[in-house]
Amino acid sequence: MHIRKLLEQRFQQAFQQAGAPADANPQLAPAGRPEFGDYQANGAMAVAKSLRQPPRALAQKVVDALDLSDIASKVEIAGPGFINITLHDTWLGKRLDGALSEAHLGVEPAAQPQTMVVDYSSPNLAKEMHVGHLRSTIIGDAVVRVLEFLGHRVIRQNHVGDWGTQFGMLIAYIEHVSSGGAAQLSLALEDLEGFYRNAKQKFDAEPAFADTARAYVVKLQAGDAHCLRLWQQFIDTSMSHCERVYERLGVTLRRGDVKAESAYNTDLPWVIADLGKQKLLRESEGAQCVFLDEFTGKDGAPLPVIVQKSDGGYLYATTDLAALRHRGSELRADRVLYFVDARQSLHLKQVFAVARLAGYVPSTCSLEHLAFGTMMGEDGKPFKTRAGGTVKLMELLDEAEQRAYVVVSGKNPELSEGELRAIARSVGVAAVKYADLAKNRINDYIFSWDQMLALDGNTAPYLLYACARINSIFRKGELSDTHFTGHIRLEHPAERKLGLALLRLGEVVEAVAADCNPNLLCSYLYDLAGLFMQFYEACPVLKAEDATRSSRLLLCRHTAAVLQRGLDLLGIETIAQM
RNA sequence: GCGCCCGUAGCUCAGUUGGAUAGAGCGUUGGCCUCCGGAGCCAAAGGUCGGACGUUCGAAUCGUCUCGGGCGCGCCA
Repeated sequence: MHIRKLLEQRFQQAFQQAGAPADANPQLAPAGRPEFGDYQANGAMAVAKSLRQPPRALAQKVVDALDLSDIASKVEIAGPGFINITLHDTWLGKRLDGALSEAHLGVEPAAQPQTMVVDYSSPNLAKEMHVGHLRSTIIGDAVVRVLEFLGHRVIRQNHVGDWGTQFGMLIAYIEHVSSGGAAQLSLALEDLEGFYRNAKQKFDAEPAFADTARAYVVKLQAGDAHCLRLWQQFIDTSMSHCERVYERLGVTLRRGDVKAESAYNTDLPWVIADLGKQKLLRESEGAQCVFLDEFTGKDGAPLPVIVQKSDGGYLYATTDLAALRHRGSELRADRVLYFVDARQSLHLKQVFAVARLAGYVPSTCSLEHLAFGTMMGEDGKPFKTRAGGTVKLMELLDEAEQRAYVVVSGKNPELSEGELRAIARSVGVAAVKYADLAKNRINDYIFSWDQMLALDGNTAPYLLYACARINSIFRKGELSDTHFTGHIRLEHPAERKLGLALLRLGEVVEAVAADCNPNLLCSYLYDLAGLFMQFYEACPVLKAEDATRSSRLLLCRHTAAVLQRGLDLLGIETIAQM
């Protein structure tokens, strides 16, 4: 159990003995200032109010009832009724010894593991992956890793777009190119983006081709074998491209996590029929709609959720409903998380509302849209290439590696070319991912090479450097595992601060799991790296003697482990040197 | 017109869900090398938290209004 939870339990008991209701929240938090100790309980003021008692008097009763003698060296009341707790140095040392001996670094699995369905990445397979897919992919993957680390059952759902109207056009174009032979086709498919562009061009220029394309959409949806075969060929090529991107990004999505739009194809008529049976449908201008009172449009009239077009075709709302039913009723999710652009928030609200109304998800199932803002260039406008096109992820990563190479080789020219290349590969990807993860999801995000590759501040290079620096201590000391013995003793203030921070990993990871905000973990790791630098500055490690030396070595080792684990949870790999 | 999101140091961003004197990095200024990686550490300066009113012991955080910016709003996804 992490420290805050432990204190919470002790305080809850004490609050009850002091006359507070059973559900009173002691409001435990890390201390806001060093002079307030290590943790503070802020709940006395609120509870005193509901009990109509003077807050300081209640705080005193709580402290009287509280028994922290085994873990705290000081408990005092301050200000209007804050209760400040200072923990025993020796107790902290023992906690650290214990945490260090575990693979999970003292983080306990969730008491009640849940089933989490996580919808992220979900690119459209008609084109190459581009920057628009980056945030969902990176943030979603980090949250997935955190949830799994806490022992939850995570079901990834890569809801790729493989079934829109563009696919008729692409199939027709495949057929056109194949007339030049199989080799011609595989060559053409190597450049997916170019393939799409050429198909579109032909579509716009040649009415006959456009007619064929439109006819193929219908044939495809009717299950025509020829069209399906061509379609499958295209999908396979495009999926392989996505997998190369995932591989390079270090994203955990695999082929088995794909649950494409087309997978719900046969459910769509059922959804319409079922909504009809439940009297939720109303026809409007020829389309089948669900009207919800809580959503109104331009003239104040209820806004429809169109689930079937007047021509009988289905829309993405229909597919999303089918997906929600699958996730809620078949996968039995406790939480369904959508890492989707903020611009889709109305759409998702509507779909969630319809799904609940129709009973497609249990009422206990939490549906969450984890929205994120748009990626902007440094000019504050949507991030584009110089020519104004969308930035492909592969090209973005190429540039990241090149720029990382320049930075790393400039700072550490004695490394070999091979080492530099390998380091640049890691640093480049890490910089791109970390810059995204470190920011609050909901704001638009300004993409800046200089900032993400900076060696100072809350960046991947700074954290990777901190890891490398710790490693170099071990290298320099020529230490093997047998050297890491003894116990951690927190004597110097810098050691104490570092040790206390190391014990907070569990609190932070739980907060990330609750809010799906990986930036909390980034801030924590950055703070931790800063505390380590301060410790390292103030406390000689290799030059220290006996028990102090082994204690400090253990602190270094634990810091390295927490940094490495934390970065791993963010989907970022660490490197031995840089 | 209606709805959602955002306004925090010159710039880029935090702020643990209502807690004590609002924090980092960059940039600016000034310190620290008998140093285990100085890619570091310490310190200074920089703020009416867009504005107003309200809720209460207490507001960057909650409510109402207002100004500014972004996005969305019937058969694309």
